[in-house]
Amino acid sequence: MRLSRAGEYAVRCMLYLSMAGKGVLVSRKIVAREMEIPEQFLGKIAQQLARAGFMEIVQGAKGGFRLMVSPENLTLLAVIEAVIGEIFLNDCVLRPESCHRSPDCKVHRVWADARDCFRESLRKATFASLTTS
Amino acid sequence: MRLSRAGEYAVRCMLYLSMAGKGVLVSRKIVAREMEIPEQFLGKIAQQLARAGFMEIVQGAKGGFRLMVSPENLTLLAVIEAVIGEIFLNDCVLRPESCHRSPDCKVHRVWADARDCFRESLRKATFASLTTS
DNA sequence: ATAAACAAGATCGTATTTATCCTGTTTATA
DNA sequence: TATAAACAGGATAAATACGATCTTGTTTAT
Repeated sequence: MRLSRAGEYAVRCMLYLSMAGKGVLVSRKIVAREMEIPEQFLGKIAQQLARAGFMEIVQGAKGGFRLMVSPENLTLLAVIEAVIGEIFLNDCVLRPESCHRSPDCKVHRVWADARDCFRESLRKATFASLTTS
Repeated sequence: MRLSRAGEYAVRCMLYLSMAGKGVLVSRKIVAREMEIPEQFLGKIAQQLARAGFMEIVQGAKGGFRLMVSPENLTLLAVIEAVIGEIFLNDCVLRPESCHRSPDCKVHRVWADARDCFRESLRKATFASLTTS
């Protein structure tokens, strides 16, 4: 069980934009080359990141990506979940009503706690903290 | 990102055996029916659980499964990882040498911490605690 | 007007997951 | 000891997800 490639790429992309700085326009080609991300695939991922409001995509010649939030306010959790969906669920946690085995299944609770703990760790990590040496 | 069906089934199977009690023989057919697990698929999963030492598989007529450990000593983490492998890795954590982006990538650390936190939660949950009302 | 650059849907190959089939082996018991 | 119940384990297949690319179209600087 592991993070998908798309999640990795999303993090790399936002790391690059964070290092460039908020509001700074960087071409997709540059991000793709520097971060070793297939450019077309990056296009797809960027669309999700833009929809989430983390970056803006500028079309046309001299277009590219632009970070729309402060790296201080951007978390690893937000970026990853924007791309791969809410993290680490099982059917029970996702749709408790789908678990008809028990009205209040103890496994649900453990699983939810573990997930919350995981997400909290990722929520604490801002891109500002990830990019400062 | 979610727990695989196989992981769910493994947990259900061990829950059933835990409720039956350590050393008590239960037929595969019964476990499959009661826990709503495809029987042949359960066979595969059981082999992994047996290899991990959590249960014994008894062949022949009147065969079945038998819990080999005390529910107090059996954790959700152990059961799940026996079936789906170590939880929640990305390439970096799995093979740090594969991340040539940075000699000591900060993302690694966050990710590893989050994973440890998650696994710790599952490690604290024993099947004894899951099956007592 | 042109070319650079991104958008977005379609497609494609591969890997993984889930599940089943089939043949064989084990074992209780009649 | 013959038989049937029950599990083993390899092969296979269907479904899904994933990673990546292709193609056509639109936007925009110059």
